[in-house]
Amino acid sequence: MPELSLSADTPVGVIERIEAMLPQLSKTMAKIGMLLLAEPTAPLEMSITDLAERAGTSPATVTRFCRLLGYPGYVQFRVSVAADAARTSDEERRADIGRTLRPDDSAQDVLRNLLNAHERSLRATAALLDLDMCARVAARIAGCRHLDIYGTGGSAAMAAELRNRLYRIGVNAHAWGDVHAGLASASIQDEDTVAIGISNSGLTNETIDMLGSAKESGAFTVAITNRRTSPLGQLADATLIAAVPELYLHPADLSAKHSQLFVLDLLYLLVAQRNYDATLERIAASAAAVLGRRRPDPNHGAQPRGLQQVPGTSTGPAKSPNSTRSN
Amino acid sequence: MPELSLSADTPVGVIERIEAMLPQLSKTMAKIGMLLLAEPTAPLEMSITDLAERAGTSPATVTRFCRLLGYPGYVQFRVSVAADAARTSDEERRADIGRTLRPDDSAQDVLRNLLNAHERSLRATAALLDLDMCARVAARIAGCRHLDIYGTGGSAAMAAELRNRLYRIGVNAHAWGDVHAGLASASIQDEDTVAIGISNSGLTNETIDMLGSAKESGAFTVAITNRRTSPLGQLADATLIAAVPELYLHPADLSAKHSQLFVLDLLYLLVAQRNYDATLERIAASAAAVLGRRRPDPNHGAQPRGLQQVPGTSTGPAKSPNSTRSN
DNA sequence: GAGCGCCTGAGAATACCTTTCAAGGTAACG
DNA sequence: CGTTACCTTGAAAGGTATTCTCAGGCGCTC
Repeated sequence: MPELSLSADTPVGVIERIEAMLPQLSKTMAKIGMLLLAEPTAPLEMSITDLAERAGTSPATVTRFCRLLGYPGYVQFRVSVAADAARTSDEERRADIGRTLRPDDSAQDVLRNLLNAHERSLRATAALLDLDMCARVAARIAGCRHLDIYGTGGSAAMAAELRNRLYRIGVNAHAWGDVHAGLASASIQDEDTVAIGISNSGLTNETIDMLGSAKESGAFTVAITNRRTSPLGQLADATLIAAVPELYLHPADLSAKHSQLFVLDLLYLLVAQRNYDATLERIAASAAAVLGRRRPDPNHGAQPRGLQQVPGTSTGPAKSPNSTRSN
Repeated sequence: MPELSLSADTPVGVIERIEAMLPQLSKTMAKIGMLLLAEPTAPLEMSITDLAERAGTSPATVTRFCRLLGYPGYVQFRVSVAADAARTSDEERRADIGRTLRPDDSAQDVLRNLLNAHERSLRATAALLDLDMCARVAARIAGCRHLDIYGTGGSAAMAAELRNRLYRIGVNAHAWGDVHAGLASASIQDEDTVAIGISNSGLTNETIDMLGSAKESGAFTVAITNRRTSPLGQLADATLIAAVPELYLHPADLSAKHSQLFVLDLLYLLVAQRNYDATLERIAASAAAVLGRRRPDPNHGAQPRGLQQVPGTSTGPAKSPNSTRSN
């Protein structure tokens, strides 16, 4: 069984970890988490006792909380918080996270919140990913004779996307969005198969069934889901978490797609890396094949992708080559 | 806010302070200072007792040392050291952005670069988006009688995704990934139709044809592409740019998907916003419909098993201050 | 050489953090 | 519907870390 809480040294901050874990936390733990999200620097000024009191809980629980996040104890947690605070000191961090769409938001508001939410969910996903596990999964994919990918509904597109990518670099992959076809495939797999089930909630019956069937056939099973504790996650031999800090965007799970895609990206790269040269060749070949279906590029060596002409984005920044203001 | 004897909280780092004070220090104090100059991160891993021993002195003196530097005590000193370390190591880290995948990259490297690349491309997309145009497109979508969405290859999934979302909130949308079916649909549209063509390169013949046909039929045409100057972008009445600023990751245009998705997100939200209450109802309804296909959630308010046990730190209950392996 | 003052370390005192343990609650099971 | 098993939590014990106190040491001055 893989390690269950966070690995200690991911390239992202404490806040992201908390966000990533929040959905999985118990009520009391969540209280601590919320407090820290509201006041990320609290641990720097307060002792564990103060913090516990502030969160309406006990020091013992705070210690456990730190452990969950992957730190040996409160002291190390505090150090990490300090490091984080230094990095992001005066950022817009506390802008208005966790807001839902409101009818009177301006387009700019919507855009800003959306960007914020996505960035955070990507970071959370990165924070929560078990890299060792990813590497192991990639190794198995690279070495397997066949790869089955299951996903229905919205996740069907994800499954297909992963299939497309991996197939292009030489993995014998199939994606199944239909239960019947998927079950048929799952039932004829063996130990040389890797099976991946994609479901955001991890509760989708169809996907669970397909992955379960593949497991019965002896395949090495991988779940890509939002929650390790979901049925799908429990079922699989390896679970990769695409974290969606649920509270962000009310209307729909927009971030879920991004997080899932992110995990797929990583998986793809890790597999590609294992056979680097061959991969480059294959990609070049398949790109060439698609070229025939394309118009010739009108401005070939010219300036890159129309970056220069900035549209009438109200505040015409002109001037600045990258108007990526950090607001 | 503890204002203390010496330089209270100057913007300079701990190291600088020590260097500045070194000449004025007594022999024992200097020993501590030297040690810290040699190993600036020592306080993060060691207790005050360890540090004192290491410097050949006593804890009491280390406390005095911290006071001399302007901190209330060792704990605050440690926090400051952590912040310092984060700042400096962060600068080193920024070095290799925009890198391509290399065969000898560790999984962590890959993850970090991937995260970096995606964040940048999302920001770039957000910065380059013409918000007025988005709002106008959203208005037309909200008011149209029919919406056709075209995309082939990898963009077919995007088209379907957008269709799914908008359909759920009451837009009469169709997605076409097949040229023939798509052309058939495009040819029977009229002025009350909005047509969206999705193609990253903007060079895909099929998509250009479909969108062109829709335009001939009188539809309001929208292009979602990487480049305004591409044939698809030139053709459309409105062009929304999903920016992929650089070729971060050689093997494939991973970022493109994220950027496109981001534009779709925004479009969706803007449309949803135009009919806020009805949208919420519809979403609730369609979510409920899917619920029937799901397992009941295994752990509703409770805490998943196994989370409590601490990971690889293994049996070592506390004690070991650095299970935080640095690599 | 005696007195004075500053610096230092040992140990006491305190604050802090972690662990243990038992109670309370919830889900699974008969 | 009761029972069991398990999970989570807080209280309190236990141990560690940090700070405080105080006496001794060293150098300086007179």
